[in-house]
Parts: sequence; C-alpha cells; structure tokens
Amino acid sequence: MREFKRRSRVLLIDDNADHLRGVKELITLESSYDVVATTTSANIGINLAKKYRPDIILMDINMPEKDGLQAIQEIEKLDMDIRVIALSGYDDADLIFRAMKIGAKGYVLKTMASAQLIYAMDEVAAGKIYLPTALTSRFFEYFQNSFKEEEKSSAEENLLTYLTAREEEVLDLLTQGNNYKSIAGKLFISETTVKTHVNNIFQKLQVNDRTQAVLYALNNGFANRRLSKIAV
Amino acid sequence: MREFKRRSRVLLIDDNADHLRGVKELITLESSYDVVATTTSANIGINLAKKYRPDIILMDINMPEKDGLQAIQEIEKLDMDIRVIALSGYDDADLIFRAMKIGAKGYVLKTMASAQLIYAMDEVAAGKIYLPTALTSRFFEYFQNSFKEEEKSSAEENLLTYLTAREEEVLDLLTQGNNYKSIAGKLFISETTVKTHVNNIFQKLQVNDRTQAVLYALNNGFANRRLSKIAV
DNA sequence: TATTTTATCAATCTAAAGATGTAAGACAAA
DNA sequence: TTTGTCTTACATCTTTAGATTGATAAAATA
Repeated sequence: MREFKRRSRVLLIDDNADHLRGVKELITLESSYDVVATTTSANIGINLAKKYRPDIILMDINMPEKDGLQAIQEIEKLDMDIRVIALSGYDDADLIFRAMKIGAKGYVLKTMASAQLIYAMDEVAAGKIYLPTALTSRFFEYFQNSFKEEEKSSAEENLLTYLTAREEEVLDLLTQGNNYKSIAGKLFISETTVKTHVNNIFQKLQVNDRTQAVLYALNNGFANRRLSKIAV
Repeated sequence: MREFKRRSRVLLIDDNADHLRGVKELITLESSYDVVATTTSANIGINLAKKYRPDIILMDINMPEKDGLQAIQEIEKLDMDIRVIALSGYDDADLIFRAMKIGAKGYVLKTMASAQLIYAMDEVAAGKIYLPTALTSRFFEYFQNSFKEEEKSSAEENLLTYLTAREEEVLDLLTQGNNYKSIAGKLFISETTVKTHVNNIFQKLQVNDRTQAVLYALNNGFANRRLSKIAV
C-alpha cells in the first residue's frame, strides 16, 4: 500500500458547549482524527460543512433551536460525501429510525463509553454504517412493527383476491391513470368490455368510482406497497 | 430469581442434510438449547412449528423447493411467538432486507463461526433482534438507498409546489376518494368552486383527470410517501 | 354432461367530470 | 395606488364515467 491513511477531518455540532469541549478533547487525543471546527449551532454547522468539507460530522440531534435531524437531511442533500454520525441522549426507537432513514451513517448515545464513539468513527471513516448492537435491536423492533401494521390491515380481508385475472389487468391499468379508451386499446378489447370489467371491479372492491378503486388497490398491496406512518 | 431459565426449544429447517446434522450437533452441545425437531423441507417445517411450538427456528432461506422467506412469513402469520433466525449462504443486502422486513429476528451466515450462531440464538432467546455487525452495515446501505431514490425523483421538480394552499386542501380530499359534491361540503364552498380548483390542479400537475392527479400526488410525496421497489 | 364462471360485446340512460370564459372581493406586494 | 395572486362563484358545453340489462361463447368445474 503506497498511500498512507489520511487523518480524517471532523466537524462537531452540539449545542451543549460543555459536551462539545469534552468530545473535542477526546477526539483530539486520537491520532487519526483532526477536529477542523466546532459549533453549538446547527445552522452554522451546515455552513461550516460546506466550507471545510469534513469527512465526518458528529451531530447532536437533541437541539432546541434547529432540529438536528433536519440539519442531517440538509447536509445529505449537499451530496458532498460527508458522513454524519448522530449523537443523541436518547435511545428512542423512533429517533434512531428517522436518523438512519435520512442517511445518518451512525447513531451513538452520549452516555456510551468514549471508546464506543471512536469505534463508530473508525467504522464510518472506513465507509461502513455503524449502529451499536443494542440500538440495532431497537431499530429493528420499530422497523418490523411498521410492516406488521400493514399486514394486519391487509390481512383483515383483501377484496383484491376476489378479482379475476382479467380484472386485475384492468385495475392495473387503472392504477396507471388510463381511461376506458386507453385500456381498451392496450388490452385489444372494446371499450364496453372494459366498462363491464371496471363495473365488476367496483362491485368487488365495494367502491363507487375509479379513484376509490385505485386508492384501494394501492393501499392493499396491489403492485407496490405503501410504507405509511413513517415520515421524518 | 426464583424461576430458573428454561431450556429453549429449537426447530431446524435446512434442505442440506449434512449442514442440518452439523448444526444439530453444535446446538446439542449447548446446555441451554434442545433441538425438538429437524427437517429438510420448508413445508414440513411449518407443520412441525405448529406441532412443537418451538421457541426458536433456524431457517435456511436458500432452499430450492420452497422459498425460506415465504416460510418465515407464514410462520410469522401464525402469531405464535416463534422467533425465526434466517440462515443463509449469502450476505446479499436484498436478502437480508427482505428477511428482516418479514419479521426474522436474526440473520446469520452459514460461513460464520459457530460461536456467532450461538450468540445470535442467545440474543434472540432473550427477546432481542440480532444481526452481525457486518450484515447490519449491509442492511443499512440498502435501507438508505431505498429512500435516496425517492428523494431524487421528488427532487427533480415537484409540481406539487406550485399548488396554492387551497388547492392542496382540495387535492388532499381528492386523494381520499371524494367527488365534487363531497369536497364542496367539506370545505363549505360551492361545487363550481371546487371544479375551478380541480381544473387548476390539473393544469399545474399537467394531468388530464382526477385519477392521474391522485397518482401524481401519491407518487410525489403528498401526505405520505411510498416505499416502492421494496417488496418481498 | 350439466352448471358456473369468465371474457367478450352492445344499447341505453343518468350522473359526474372536465373545459372554457368571465368576474368580483380580499389581500399582499411593488 | 396599482398590480397581481388567490379564492370564491356562475354559466355553458362537451366528454367521460358509471349503472343497468341483456347476450354469447369458451373454459373451468362440479
């Protein structure tokens, strides 16, 4: 290996000045990291990120002024290959999920041992995504639950199962925004036949019009599912 | 602690008879687990699960006959508090994602050291969800990518931003399957006004009818997002 | 074989949706 | 003050959508 390992440049964002100082000292002790800047403001932090282009950002996500999660999202949108690790005081499943969803490369609790933080930084610096085992477990509980709820609603009774193969084809075209004429053309059948199918679909799905039919289809696992209830 | 720790009952499902025997021996050596049954067939495995009600199932998901993932899903549907750990020969991100999505409590590679498997079983037996660190990293790359694609498509140019507040209200009601009369009633305005709004919405979203408008809204981050491309 | 389901098509009718033009009052920005 | 946008509203007209009834042939099923 000819190229030696470059020291990773780190930006710290934490509204708690004391904690900020502590983390800075901790990291400075590590030979492989340079703290290029620190700030107690998320907004300033975003600007510092643009200016210094650090490799890693440690972002406190429990800040009053600006939401740390929002800041992460904005930094991710810059698409500058800056890897953000979320620092949080809480091991709340929802927080962990949202942080990982918007692109955080790690999530470390402030209460965790400093060695854990350094390890996370090492992993993230190496291009990996790191979550402590305990938090991973939390994450997955939340993750699996969000799918469980879906299944329940669709497990009740999915009226889509009553549709014939042809009706499914027609419904599929409906969910793509086609009108009668267009569907007739694509299936090589007459418009009146399409009307018959559509009417039968309405009966079976117990809806009144095509919009409701399309909505029913999308909400009940037709083609592609919805991941509802999960938004940042 | 008055109650002593009950030995966990384990069911093994693996179409590779040799591997099955090996894992069985390995687990039998552990004092805390009883192998209650083994089978090389996923279908039989499901029936054995119903019969023996094991605490844990080790399920090979790379089986030709029946898909192991499907088998996991069916077992999860039983809702019998049977915790399934997926065994796989591949650390494929998509496989890991799908296994965890449908409710697997763990995912262990066959190539991993036996100690790793036992550790996973210990964690899962204790009610946790366990993924080896390396696989967790894989999982999250896949997970985050699935959201990144969404953002791209909605970042191109979201025509929804051109809508006025009132038009958004109307569109929201459209995406709930309301007709003109219903919308007029809910917004306390006349039906003709609703028509005006709806027509303006069509212009702005560049669509021809309400179904297309609803589809555009749903596909472009209106109210709740879609997690497309990810299906089991 | 008899029966049911499915897919096809038609005619007819009503209701709803969509296109277009016009316009007045409110309100904010220039 | 003027300009522009937003919200409201109406009239008119054309086009779709949807409901209903009826019918035929093929295919699946009992």
